[in-house]
Amino acid sequence: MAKGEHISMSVVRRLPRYYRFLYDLKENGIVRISSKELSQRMGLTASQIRQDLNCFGGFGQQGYGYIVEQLYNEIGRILGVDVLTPTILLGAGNMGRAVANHMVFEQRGIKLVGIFDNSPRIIGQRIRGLEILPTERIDDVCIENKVEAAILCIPREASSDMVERLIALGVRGFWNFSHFDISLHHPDVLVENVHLGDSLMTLSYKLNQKTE
Amino acid sequence: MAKGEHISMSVVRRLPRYYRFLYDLKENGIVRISSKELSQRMGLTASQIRQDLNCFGGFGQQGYGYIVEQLYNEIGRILGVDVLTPTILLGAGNMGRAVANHMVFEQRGIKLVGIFDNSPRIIGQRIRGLEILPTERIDDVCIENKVEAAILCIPREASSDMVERLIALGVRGFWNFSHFDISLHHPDVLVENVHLGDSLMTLSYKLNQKTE
DNA sequence: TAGATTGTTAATCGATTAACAATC
DNA sequence: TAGATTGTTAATCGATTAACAATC
Repeated sequence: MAKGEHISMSVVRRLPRYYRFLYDLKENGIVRISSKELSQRMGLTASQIRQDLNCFGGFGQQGYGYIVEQLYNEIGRILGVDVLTPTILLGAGNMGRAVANHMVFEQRGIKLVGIFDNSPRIIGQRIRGLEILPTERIDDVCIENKVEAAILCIPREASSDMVERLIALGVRGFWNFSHFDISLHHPDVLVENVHLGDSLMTLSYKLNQKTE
Repeated sequence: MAKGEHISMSVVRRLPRYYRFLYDLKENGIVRISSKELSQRMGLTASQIRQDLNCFGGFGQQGYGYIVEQLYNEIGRILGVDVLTPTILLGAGNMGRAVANHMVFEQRGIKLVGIFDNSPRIIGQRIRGLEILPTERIDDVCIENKVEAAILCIPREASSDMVERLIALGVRGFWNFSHFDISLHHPDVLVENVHLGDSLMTLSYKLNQKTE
């Protein structure tokens, strides 16, 4: 079913948005949609949508369009939301707690199995049923749960050593909120960066452009 | 000094990262850097760095390189970090609180002047000296402070009406954590989206790829 | 001056859009 | 069948990399 070709990140990054729009269509009882109709709703070209979807194989029917529910399921499968990766969260400060509380992990292919922090003030608290553990316990939890991914909500200074330790424990993917450049030191590791500061500065740039 | 040409978003999105690297170099007492040296540290090509910087004018010196502090300041100026835009935060749930506590706004061209929420349980609490106000107060605060940007940490359902209201009050830029598609309804408004769910699904995709 | 490194033009690569034959 | 819409190829556009003359 898959085409086996290399899929570019430009395409992959559009998939979650398709997934959201298809979910809404599904919820609204819409069964069928054409690339033209979807393109108008999403503000894309129909051509791009067909090109994107064809990276993974022909989900559509000529002369008819795409079946919403089927397409939704296929994209979910491509994104890997039905395979839960055991994951730990490092750092239960403001950002770590927000992420832990806020994110619907199970619908995004992630299973949170541990939360860790250094601060005695925080250790022992619970977030969504998970007790915040001291960092000494990382090794146990990783081995026991076959942890493969980690969410990094710790300061940059602490990140370097932590990344080394986690990779040694078998972690191969990071959701990185810190400013530590993981890929620079480990080109082989899978990294998805969330640099909120960078994003905010980009907004600043835009705000200052339009004025001129 | 500026070249007046249109700068592509691909370039702009790299600027905050340059800015961070230059800050570190500066802190480490490094005065001069060549595009080659910087490219090795950042994992880019020297060609790209020179191409990027030249969008804004010639900051370098042939045969010598770039003066770290000068380049740092120039990029900061381009990003607009020295012009503080009065900004409010909508929604003081987990994500809103994390953002309010965590982000160094003043160094990124943003001045937070108000935090708003609906929940009586939260209203009256303080974050970094700012009292969380009921949403009825938005109009006062926006007018009084000439608010131009808003951080959207509210559920999607509430976003549509809120965006309308804020635009009417003169807000022209959004840092959007909600899943509401602002640009789709207001193509003229400046939007920087932070879709954490999308980002996490992209990590899921990567985790599932490498396995195969 | 000689060496180094930029600014800038040209070449390449990749992503998006347009076009249309295939086919439901 | 006729109309609609996909899958796919070709054309265009934009971004990155390479090359090199300009110059500090």
